[in-house]
Amino acid sequence: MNLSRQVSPKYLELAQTLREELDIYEAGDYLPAESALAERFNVNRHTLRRAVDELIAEGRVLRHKGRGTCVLPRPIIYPVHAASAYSQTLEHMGFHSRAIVLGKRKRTATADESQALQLNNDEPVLEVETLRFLDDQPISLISHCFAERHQNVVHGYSGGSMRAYLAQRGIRLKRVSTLIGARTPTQRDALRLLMPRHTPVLSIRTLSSNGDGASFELSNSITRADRFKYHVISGEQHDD
Amino acid sequence: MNLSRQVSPKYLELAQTLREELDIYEAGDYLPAESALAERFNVNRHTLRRAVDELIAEGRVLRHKGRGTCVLPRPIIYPVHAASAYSQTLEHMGFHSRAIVLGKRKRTATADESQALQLNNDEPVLEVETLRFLDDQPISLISHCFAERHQNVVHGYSGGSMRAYLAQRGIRLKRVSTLIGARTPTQRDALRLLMPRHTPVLSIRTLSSNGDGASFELSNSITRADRFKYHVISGEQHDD
DNA sequence: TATAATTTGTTCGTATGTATG
DNA sequence: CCATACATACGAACAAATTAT
Repeated sequence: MNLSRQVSPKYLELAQTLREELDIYEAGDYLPAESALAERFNVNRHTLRRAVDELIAEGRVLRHKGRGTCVLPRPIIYPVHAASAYSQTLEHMGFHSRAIVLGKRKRTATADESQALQLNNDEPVLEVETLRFLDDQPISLISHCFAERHQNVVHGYSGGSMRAYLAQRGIRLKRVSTLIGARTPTQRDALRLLMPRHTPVLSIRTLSSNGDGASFELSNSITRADRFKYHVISGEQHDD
Repeated sequence: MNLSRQVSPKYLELAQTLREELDIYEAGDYLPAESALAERFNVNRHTLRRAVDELIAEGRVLRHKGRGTCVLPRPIIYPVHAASAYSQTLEHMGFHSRAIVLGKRKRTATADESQALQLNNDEPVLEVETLRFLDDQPISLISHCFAERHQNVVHGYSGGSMRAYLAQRGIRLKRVSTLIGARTPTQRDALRLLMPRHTPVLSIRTLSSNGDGASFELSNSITRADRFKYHVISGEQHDD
């Protein structure tokens, strides 16, 4: 039968309808329950969910088991100037930035870490994981790694700018190399950053030395790519 | 019941099993039909599909209606050194690099382009679009933009390194700023790069000047993030 | 604090549509 | 035209997390 001769599948039509209705909601609002929406649009709950899957892939809404599906704020791009301190630049632009420590732990180093940080044989690393917020929205997840022998320097850190904290202790970090890539977040990352799994993150690995040239910190961070762009002012030659 | 007490849902366990089995196949091979796999693993076809959805999201396989699900080539990460010329670095690493011109056209400039390239009033831009291959795999899509008044300089370009071509004509490009982000490709991008739509691309916007300080070229490129990482050696201070 | 109700998450079953070869 | 294989859609049930009672 199928007299209506729909050109596109029902779930896509429904997704478009929902997309337009998102204007009605404020960021943080919750959509009506799936069962309610499915009933309203006379479709099966699977079909409704398939439509909402589209909005999730677009980064417009987020589902929470047992709670509901909430509407995300419209993305804003924050350009980050690589040349100056992260927090500092953003504060200057009028954004409220803060960082909290998710955890600290000592663990055995990977081969990569051991090489980059010039570790002694089997020397463990101290890993400090922080979550950075911008305007109270989680924006990046950072893992700072140090050789165990420097643990006393990092011991008292409890949030804010890591660079500023170290500077107060006489350690002036200087970037040695930066590796920039992109990927989709793991489930764990996505949960921490309150973001959909389908939206890419920028992954940045930075090796920094203490002024004297010895490697000091290896940081691996991921940052929501729908909110951030990384800006490198001037710099070396390269093609395209 | 559920005596096995699975910690993670069945579709995720199944996805992991399939992920490990991908080694058996060659790139381009087709998986057994969904119905066959579902039967083999004793799950419903929906559950099998949900598992394959994971592999699709990871860019490992691609579904074709009526044909089957094919295995994509394994990604290789090529680090790109920002400090030296793109093609040159890669050749040196033993990769075969080439670029072809997809098209050239004159068009009106956007406000962003007009400002960045310091264009005269209503001056059009000349846009050269190239596709870059690495080991004969399409890897990045680049749009080079120049002010119309420089069209004679670019006129004869027909592939290869743009930077080298301009250098032969006495123009030594120097990077002014680089803006790095990530996103998912558009349908058109994905087609050109022969990649799945779910895998992120690095998007890089570079403004370069002719040695004398005047802006000369604005390039916007996208590059498969599952194949590439962008490497910046040394550079300025910054946090995180 | 404990329990029930609500809401999303997973899995099964079944049927039919649509593109490919 | 036919068989195969993926795409869409409906229905039912239960699990798991959260919130309300």
